Amino acid sequence: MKITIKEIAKEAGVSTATVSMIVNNKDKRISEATRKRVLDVIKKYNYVPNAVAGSLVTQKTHIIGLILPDITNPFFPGIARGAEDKAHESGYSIIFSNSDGKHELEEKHIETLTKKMADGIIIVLSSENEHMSELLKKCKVPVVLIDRDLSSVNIRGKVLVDNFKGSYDAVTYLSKNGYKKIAYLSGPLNTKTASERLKGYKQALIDNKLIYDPKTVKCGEYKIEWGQMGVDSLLAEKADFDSIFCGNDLIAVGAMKQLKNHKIRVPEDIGIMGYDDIYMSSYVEPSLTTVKQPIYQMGYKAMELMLNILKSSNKETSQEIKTIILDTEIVERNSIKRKV
Amino acid sequence: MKITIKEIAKEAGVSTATVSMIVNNKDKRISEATRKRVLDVIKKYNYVPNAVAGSLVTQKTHIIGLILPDITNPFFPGIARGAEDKAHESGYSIIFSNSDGKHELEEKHIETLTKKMADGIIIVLSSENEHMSELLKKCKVPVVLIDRDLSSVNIRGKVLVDNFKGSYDAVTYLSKNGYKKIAYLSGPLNTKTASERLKGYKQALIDNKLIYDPKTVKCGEYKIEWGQMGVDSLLAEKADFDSIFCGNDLIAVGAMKQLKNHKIRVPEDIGIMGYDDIYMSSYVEPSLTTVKQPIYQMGYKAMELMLNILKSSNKETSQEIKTIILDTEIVERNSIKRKV
DNA sequence: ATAATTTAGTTAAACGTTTAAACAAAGGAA
DNA sequence: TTCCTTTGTTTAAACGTTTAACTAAATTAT
Repeated sequence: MKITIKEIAKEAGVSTATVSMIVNNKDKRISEATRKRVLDVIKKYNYVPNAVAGSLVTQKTHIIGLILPDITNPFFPGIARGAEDKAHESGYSIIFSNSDGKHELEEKHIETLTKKMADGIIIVLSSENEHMSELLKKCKVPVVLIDRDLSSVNIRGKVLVDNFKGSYDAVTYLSKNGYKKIAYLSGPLNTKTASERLKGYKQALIDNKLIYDPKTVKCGEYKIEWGQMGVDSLLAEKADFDSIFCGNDLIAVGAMKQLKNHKIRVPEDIGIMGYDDIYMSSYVEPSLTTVKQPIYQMGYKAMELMLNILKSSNKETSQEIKTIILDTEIVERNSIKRKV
Repeated sequence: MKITIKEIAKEAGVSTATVSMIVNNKDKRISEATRKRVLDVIKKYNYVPNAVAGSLVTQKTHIIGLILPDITNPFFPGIARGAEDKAHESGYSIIFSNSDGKHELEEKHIETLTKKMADGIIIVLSSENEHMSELLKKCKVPVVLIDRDLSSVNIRGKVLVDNFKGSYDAVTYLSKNGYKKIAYLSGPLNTKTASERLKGYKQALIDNKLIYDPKTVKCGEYKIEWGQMGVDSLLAEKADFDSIFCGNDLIAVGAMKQLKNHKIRVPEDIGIMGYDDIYMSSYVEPSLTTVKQPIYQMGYKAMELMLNILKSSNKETSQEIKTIILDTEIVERNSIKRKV
């Protein structure tokens, strides 16, 4: 039989209130003697308080929902780890789920989290649209967004990366290294990340006095397969380019693989630049020059933000949206070679 | 203000019991008329039942704890995904946490899960030892183990892979391809996976009439860095080998990288074989020939097992340990080349 | 000596469900 | 008509905590 606070109280000859206060360190007014006595009984019976009963009265579960598109995509484990580390530091747990970028799944997960009374939800949105903003309106708890932007009620915090700048820097870097004809394999343009990166790409072309050739920019998905297809379509259309800037590292890996299939050498014939700096980017051949995103930090900061919001929302203060913008950084490896 | 079952009941002019039965589809005896009336009110107020209140009475949370060493290690996301997919199918949620292979963390997470009344715990143990078995004794809910074996009370299920056979097959495959001097870079031998793989390696050497040279087998960690160090130490000791079988893909990737640093070609000079078939193994150069573990399946099956145990434990039946052994499979890529 | 304050607790309601047991009304059998 | 079933619904206890409000005893102040 499971042992409850009542048994402990009876055995120690005190009320349940006393036990509760001792367990929760709200025992300013409890004498050392009874404190010790109760603690001994607790140890003796190996009593572990039932958090769900507690949650029912405090209306707090110390659970944060984390919704990601797909933990299997190398970009996300770092975020999950960052979030979990911070959560754990503060005595919170994470319920995590994969949305596959589908609205129905996002909706289902949000509903589940609401039922289970999660204290807050951190979500990496799949894309921005009406549906989503509609959906988030329904959900009663604070929401923090990571990576993909969106404005809606209930969103209390955001952790973003300056995608325009990251992309702008990358293209400038390519230009500085002597590349003149920079193709661009974009991610899906219905995501803000991709559209911002495209803007950065275009602006950098202008500022570096390079020409913008629409034939060399293609939009697809954030996947290896798209990198391969993108190269094929660039080649098929006989587009003129000396380098490819890729919407993310996965695309870059796919592009390099396909270039190799076509016996085109990287970086000798074509330079390749990625975005993200996922784990494998150091280990592909050639190793990938890329725009590093602070992936771990994104998760960590998002959780930190969430916990701060939760703390201050007791005082029912500011309803403003707290936004954290993190910086990118170019990491130089071997898929780019300075041209004379 | 949050809307509860009481408000719904009052508004619909019925008792809470009636609402509860309708919400949970236990409404065999409810007339269509009231059923519809209640459902309408529920929709009108957008009522979502509070699962933690429910959990308190049913003693079921529909939450399963998932403890992994590190979600950031490319081996684990697949497991997490498999487990989450199955859980979601059946209306369960996952609380996940990283142990970093440390007992104290495993212990803390188990305690948290106990407090939060998780219905069961799925865990990928870091290593086998007394501590662990001691720890699992304490925990009140069913435990399912993935990948790393251990015997203890409370363990109600296991999903394992035949490491001996996988390793045996790999070495045999190398032998069939003409390799005679197969070095082995092992993972940590305090894990059952590594010790089983070592046994398989040795047995395969015997059965293929190859010599076992202790100088060519080294034990380290399941990490890229160890692959690099391992190669260095092999080289430093002037060990005689024509191929390296690696304890996992990470080690193999590190080994290839270091071989390249030493201007030794793979597969021309040295053949490399890995274990796991993680995501990146197809994309390193050369792509890695490896022993594929059914990673996704391991997570999926473990959750399936867990849910079955939970179902049948109502009937308080069999206390036997259900064990599922999954099979490995060699996937041929380019880090091995048939020698004439 | 009496009143005021502090200390060390206790009491009991509340959190939002589920569910076994009870019950009233209606229909059918005798 | 009386009794038995069936149908549809209600009653009320239970789940295991937390916490505001209260109290009794001890101490301090006047």
